[in-house]
Amino acid sequence: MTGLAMTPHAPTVATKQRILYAGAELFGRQGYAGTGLKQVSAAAQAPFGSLYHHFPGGKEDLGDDVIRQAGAFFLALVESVFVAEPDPVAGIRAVFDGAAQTVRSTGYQDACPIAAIALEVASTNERLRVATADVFASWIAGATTWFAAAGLPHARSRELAITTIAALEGGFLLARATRDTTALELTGNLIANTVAQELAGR
Amino acid sequence: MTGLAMTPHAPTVATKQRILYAGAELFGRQGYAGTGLKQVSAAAQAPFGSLYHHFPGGKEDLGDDVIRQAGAFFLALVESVFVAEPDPVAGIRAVFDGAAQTVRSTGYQDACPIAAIALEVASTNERLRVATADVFASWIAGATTWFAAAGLPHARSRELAITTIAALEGGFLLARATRDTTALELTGNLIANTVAQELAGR
DNA sequence: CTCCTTCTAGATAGATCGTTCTAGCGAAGC
DNA sequence: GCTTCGCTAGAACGATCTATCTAGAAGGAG
Repeated sequence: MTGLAMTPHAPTVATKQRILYAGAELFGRQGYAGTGLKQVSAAAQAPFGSLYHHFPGGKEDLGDDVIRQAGAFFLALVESVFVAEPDPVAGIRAVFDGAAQTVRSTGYQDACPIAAIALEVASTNERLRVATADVFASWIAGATTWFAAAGLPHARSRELAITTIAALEGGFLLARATRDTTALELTGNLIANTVAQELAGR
Repeated sequence: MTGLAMTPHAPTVATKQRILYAGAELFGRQGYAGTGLKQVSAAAQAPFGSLYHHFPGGKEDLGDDVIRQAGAFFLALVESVFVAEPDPVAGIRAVFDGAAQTVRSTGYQDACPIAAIALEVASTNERLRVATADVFASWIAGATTWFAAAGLPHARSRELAITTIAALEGGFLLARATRDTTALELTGNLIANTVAQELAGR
């Protein structure tokens, strides 16, 4: 409270971050219920006690933070791809192709970081369900902004944004289950072509 | 072996079916790891011992059967909607609208019966992953047949089929997480419009 | 130096998990 | 009538789960 130096000793903040990172990876790959806290602390190379120090509410606190942090990270990642590409249609293709590339290069383990959690908690844990809903809302808001900036009407931009996120999630799901990124590439094509058509004035 | 009467006494086959049904409902809503076998037997009103009698391999046997039975049931359900509607575009709309209706009427609990399982087991249980992949392949094959029967080239029919299943899955996922079937309706519109365009000769 | 807060470290507890085991019931077959 | 087989019934076991609890190490403040 006296000024700076809010960190008593160094490895603190790094430990919490390692736990969050390990939790995101494991929850995303194995689901929420399918991942134990012991496994998280081991993967994070953090002592078990540290987990409950940084997340006093236990697994649910960790889950909430993992969902929101992974959601923000993924949004930033897609945003960086999208803003680097001036043409929105090319941007969409780059996002879907990049997603397919990531899925393949991780051995079909990493796709959407919160999809598995979202389906598990939707009917069992209202707090975590709201967290996933908030993340999806932020992604939809981001995509709506991009489409609107490209010249589409706001209402239609929002519809396309929802459709795009749904197509991406569906592509992710089929890709992981079938070990084939064709679905991701096809949905990417469909969204890109649709946006191109609408930008060309129907 | 002597002829008919293969059933020692009556409730046998009904018990196994009740376990399968309860398992499908609970796995679909809470995921595979998030559902205990005690909970399944209780929901099925079946004694715990019966579960291991009918599924000697335990949870994995039950999971495999649940995935395949639920997959076949869902395929038959969609097929019945689709064949009742002569126009393929109207058929697609009917399927997506019916799906949205079901999701809403079950309080956003029941959507795709195997989506939650598929994401959980994709990287953790190869046998169950293959089961989900087989189910998705059967759905894609069914949809390919319908599009081809409507007059589209086979290769393009298959692409559209994969895209349709992905759109349906993505719509299901967003609907459950956000408690809003808008995504399902929008993806349904997109697929229906796309098929209509291609049938009209591009 | 001593106190104090932050974080590390892991043992421990109580509940629940999947699985196995034994016992008993009821109908069909010889 | 007695055996045999299919199925019901639930107790019991070891492992693992989440969560708690106590002890100690490391730096800043007085």
